[in-house]
Amino acid sequence: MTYSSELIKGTLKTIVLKLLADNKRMYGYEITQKVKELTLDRIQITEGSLYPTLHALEHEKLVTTETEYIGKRIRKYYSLSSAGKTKTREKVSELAEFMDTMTFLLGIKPKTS
Amino acid sequence: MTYSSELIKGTLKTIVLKLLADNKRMYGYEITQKVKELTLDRIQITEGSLYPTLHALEHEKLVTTETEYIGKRIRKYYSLSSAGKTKTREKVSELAEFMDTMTFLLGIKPKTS
DNA sequence: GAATATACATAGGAATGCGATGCATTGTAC
DNA sequence: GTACAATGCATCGCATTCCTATGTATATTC
Repeated sequence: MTYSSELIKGTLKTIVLKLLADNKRMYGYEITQKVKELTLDRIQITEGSLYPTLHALEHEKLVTTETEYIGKRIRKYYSLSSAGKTKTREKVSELAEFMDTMTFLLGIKPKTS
Repeated sequence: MTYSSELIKGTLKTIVLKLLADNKRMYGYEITQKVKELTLDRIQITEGSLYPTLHALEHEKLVTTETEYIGKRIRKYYSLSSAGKTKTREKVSELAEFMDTMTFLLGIKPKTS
């Protein structure tokens, strides 16, 4: 089972930032696998959405990159910048609050209890 | 404070369906106000996004409509169809599971505790 | 009688993730 | 030893989805 992709919208950047916060540095393919693993295949981040996101984060100077060669194969590592760490905290707490509101709205766990 | 609109993406239809499930029948403007009220202004559903959504639900036969006149002003009520009720349960539980997964992923409340 | 709230609706655009595709290297199975 | 799967980078065009802006009209309040 995989979540319908519309739900991922708006959360992808936050997911990537959070993973980088927890793992110091990661490369693209590693991120896709880590998300699959952590969510037991429920969330699949495709490369077509991940790489544009990583490039956007780089452009916003929220991550820095270093390129390494593993044998002849290139590997591009992404790490949070100082601004990226701050942004991560903001995004994570915003998402947490949003989910709290949604939980209440959907009556999954009423606030008034 | 209002949530950045990207977060709403993918959840709007579910919110509308759930409100209709809880209130039997509602009209557009009423829905926007109810969401504002329930979320303490944190989620603002604009008419530009709501009406296309309602029309889409109607087209999918998940809701039925009845038009009434309040004085000379028209009012269009929306109610869940039988298929709509089923769909609502599906969408709500899918969103609940998704949020559970996200909560774990963001380390807000680890599953393993 | 002016402003605000109620109530419907659409058109155009921005954002964002997805599917498809492409290239190259490395490991594995037969 | 060679075919296939996995690893690893990346881009393009599409589809979806929501928002802003706009438009129309009535009801209410001051």
